[in-house]
Amino acid sequence: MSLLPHPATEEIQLAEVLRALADPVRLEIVDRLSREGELTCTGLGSEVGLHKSTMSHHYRILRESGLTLTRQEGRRKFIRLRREDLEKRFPGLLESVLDALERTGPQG
Amino acid sequence: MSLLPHPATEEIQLAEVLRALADPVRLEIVDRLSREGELTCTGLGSEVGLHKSTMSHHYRILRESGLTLTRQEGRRKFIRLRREDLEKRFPGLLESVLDALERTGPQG
DNA sequence: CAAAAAGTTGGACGCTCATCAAACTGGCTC
DNA sequence: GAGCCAGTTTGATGAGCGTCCAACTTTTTG
Repeated sequence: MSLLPHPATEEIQLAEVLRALADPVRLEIVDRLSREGELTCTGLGSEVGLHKSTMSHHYRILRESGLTLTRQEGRRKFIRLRREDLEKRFPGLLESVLDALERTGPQG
Repeated sequence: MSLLPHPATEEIQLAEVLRALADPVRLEIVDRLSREGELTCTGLGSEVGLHKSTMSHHYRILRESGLTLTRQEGRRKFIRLRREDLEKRFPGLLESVLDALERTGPQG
């Protein structure tokens, strides 16, 4: 039940994925999603300390790049990584980023 | 032969590498370097069609991020990818990007 | 020594982007 | 239905970035 626009797996663009990953806030979002699985917007925003509209902006970039999938349930939206889709489209790419995040953390 | 400032392998930062890759011009530079090996600045700039100072700007971002190594020889500078260093620091990351570039090209 | 060749640097311009605040939308609850 | 809840959208602001041009440095060549 996803009302929001997501790119199909074959339509995911490398440059857009890399651009979406090239921001420390979004890297931290991706890091948390990889460790904690599916999260709501408020669940994600609670530890970041930015305005909710700023977070919404980042969710959109992540979603439109193809990195995340957003599912609506009631008035909440659950966000998760599209790990399988990205593995099909760009094998090893997301997983190596997640591995790098585990090694050095979002700031390293 | 004074060497330019390059980060040590352990000092390469994930966010900086991703930011360096998040530009279509730099992605094309990385693509050409991966297919043709070591190239000079003019060799790289010949097919891109941007001003040489603009290219110089991109070379610096790539070098300072840790993606490339620049070696001076006479009045020319040779640029190549730091594939082994990056493999040590972030296993699979650069190689998966290069693989993605081979599949879809710098614009896909 | 003068001129060319290969890049770099600094300034300027326009555009994008991250951020916040306020208003808005759709869904739930009392 | 009134009011709250979870996010989004719009507008404004300030910082950063990609690009070009001109001037500069360094190295090679005539």
